[in-house]
Amino acid sequence: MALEHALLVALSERPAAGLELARRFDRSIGFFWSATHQQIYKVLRRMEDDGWVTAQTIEQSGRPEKREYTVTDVGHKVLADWISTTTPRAGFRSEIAVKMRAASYGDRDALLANIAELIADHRVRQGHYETMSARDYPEPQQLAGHELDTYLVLRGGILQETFWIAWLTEYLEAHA
Amino acid sequence: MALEHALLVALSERPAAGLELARRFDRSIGFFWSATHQQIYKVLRRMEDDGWVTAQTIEQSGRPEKREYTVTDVGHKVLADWISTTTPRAGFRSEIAVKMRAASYGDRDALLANIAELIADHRVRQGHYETMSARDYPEPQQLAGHELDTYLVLRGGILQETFWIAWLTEYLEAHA
DNA sequence: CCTTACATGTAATCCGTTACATGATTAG
DNA sequence: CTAATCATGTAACGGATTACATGTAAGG
Repeated sequence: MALEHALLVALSERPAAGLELARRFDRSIGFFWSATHQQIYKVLRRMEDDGWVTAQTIEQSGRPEKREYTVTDVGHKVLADWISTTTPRAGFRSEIAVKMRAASYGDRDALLANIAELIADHRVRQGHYETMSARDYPEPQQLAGHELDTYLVLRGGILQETFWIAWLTEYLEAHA
Repeated sequence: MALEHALLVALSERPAAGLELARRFDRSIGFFWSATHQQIYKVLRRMEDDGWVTAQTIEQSGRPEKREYTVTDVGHKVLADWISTTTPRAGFRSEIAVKMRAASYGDRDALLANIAELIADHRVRQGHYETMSARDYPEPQQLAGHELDTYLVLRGGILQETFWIAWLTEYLEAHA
């Protein structure tokens, strides 16, 4: 029950149509709350029915029409209320953790190869985040308000990748 | 599509009935793959239908009967095959990250209070893991095989909590 | 007497993924 | 000529949560 709210955040930052939101999700918020376009369309319709957003149909030359969504006063209130409700600690789910524990019941070398790949993946992703951070927030100390928030969320991505690299590396080295 | 496999791991370690599995999940594997008893019962039935496990009804004096499940040869093969398939990088989903980004559209102080609570939560949980680690694995260097695996998964829990504490604290301090 | 623990389940609902569909335009 | 891009969607399915149901026995 939070894709709605993630969409309200994205649309508060800037009104957009479904596909554009899907693309934006792939680049920023989606790092922490992924969603496919199908799901986004479905949820946007429901949000419109509930009066959280309004849609404006925009004609485009040589392209299909798009429906651009804007957050209503109701939507802004829903978002503000949601921010004030307490979020409980998130449950952590990891398939690779289950496999780590299961390694003695299967091919450990295959698992170690899988883990080595994952480490490489996480390094790439961490590099990606760091590039974004250096490019978009060269002077973090100067930031405030919404910009400071987006920066700190990106920092979370970097720290999260650091965690993965550390843990997976520890597993690899213990079995080296 | 992995609760089945988590159950195969748990049942490979030791045969058990549904409720006992639910309890075990709350204490060990469940830290990384949570499940309610309802769901566990449903999945166990399906696994039995598929021949991955067999059930033995056990009468108990003064208590309801229980169905104890054991992994079959087929089940062991399914588990081994699954371990050899590659697991992709897990998508990270965080409601609090969405709220961090949304803070300027609502009551930031309420969010900061929420985050302070979360930090306390994560500290408690980290302490819990560390106690388990010190108690069950006093000499990690000596470990091998399945025990080493369970230790390293627990280490993952500790590192994960470290990540949360670091990130949330960074957010708090940036807004202090 | 009331509550908790034991033990297994059904039903409703929700959230999300995957596959498929349409139809026009632009790039190679 | 083919593939990709823009833009919006439907349909089917599966995983998971929440609420509810049953019945016995021990503990306070």
